[in-house]
Amino acid sequence: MRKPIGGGNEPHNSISSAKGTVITTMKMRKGLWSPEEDEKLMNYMITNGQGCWSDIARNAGLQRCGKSCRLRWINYLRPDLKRGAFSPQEEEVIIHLHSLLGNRWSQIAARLPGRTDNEIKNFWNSTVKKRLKKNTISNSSSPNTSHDSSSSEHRDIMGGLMSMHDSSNIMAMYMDATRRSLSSSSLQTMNINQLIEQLPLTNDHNGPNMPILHASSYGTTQVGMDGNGINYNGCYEIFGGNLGLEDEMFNIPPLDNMTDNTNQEIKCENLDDSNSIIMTNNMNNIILSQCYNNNKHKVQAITEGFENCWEGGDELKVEEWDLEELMRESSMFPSLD
DNA sequence: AATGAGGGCAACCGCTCCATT
DNA sequence: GAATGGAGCGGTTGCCCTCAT
Repeated sequence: MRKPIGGGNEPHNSISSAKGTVITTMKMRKGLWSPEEDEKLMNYMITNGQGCWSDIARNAGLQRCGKSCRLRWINYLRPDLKRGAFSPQEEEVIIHLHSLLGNRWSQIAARLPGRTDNEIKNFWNSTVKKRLKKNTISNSSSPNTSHDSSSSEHRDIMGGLMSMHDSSNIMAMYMDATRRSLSSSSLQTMNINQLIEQLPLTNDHNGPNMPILHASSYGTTQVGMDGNGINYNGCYEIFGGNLGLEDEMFNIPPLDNMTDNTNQEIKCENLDDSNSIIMTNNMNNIILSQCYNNNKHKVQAITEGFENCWEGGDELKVEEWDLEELMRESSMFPSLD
């Protein structure tokens, strides 16, 4: 464990508010979080749930800024975080999503259960880029003619990783989806929102490996395009597993080499309220209760020794995608044919 | 056993976006 | 419409650990 930076007796800061009143505040601590700080924040979140982060920092008795608290919660204290190394499948997902989304780490993280954007970013910058470097060196005899450095980067990485793992699973699915989507004439009207919705989406704030149950997607489980396009039709096939919504029984996709909360079975029950769902994860005893209310849903996670309640529910926002860029991005994948 | 280099990771910084006043 | 504050995101930094020498 790293030593937390800073001592307990911090000097005070005085700041002037907009109205001219002087507010005396404790100087904000920086650096590593101590176990005591973690406990304070955790206890506060358990008791009060998520709210205004600056209020949380203040009310929890932490000499931290709201941003710091938010970061600590999201990247470390959140109960649904998955720890441990990335599985090969996760690597492949990251690489492919990065090829589609670029450095939009939060959007990539939204599709990897229990992973944070920071984690993925670090993973990319350390592990994947390292491989790229290796490949670039080994391929130096055959200069890349591409003028798009990111494209060559992706090709290199993909080549390096695909040789390491069996690439026939998700990559095939993704590439196939991409290719087929692109071949469809309806692509002309397709934006990135639609394309990305074809990819398995998870929610950072759900439990470990929880399938996404956005209000919008739960009611209509059809994903993708009609006719020539992709249509998962209520069954997401992720990592070789499946996610059947129709019978409300979710088989969480197995991930090789994953940590212990894989291969779980989650049971969903409809409550009297048609918009409410209880999800039971039989591995971690996590129950998720989602109550949708005007596009706002409340997620309650109860696990061993932990109970948390917070509000979320904003749809994942994905910006519009430049079609040409998308075409360019997708064309750099090796054909499976 | 000592030490230096490199890697991994946690956290901060600066910026943008959005909602509210 | 401008100002303000909060939230979120991506880039970057710096500390600690591991491993090779």
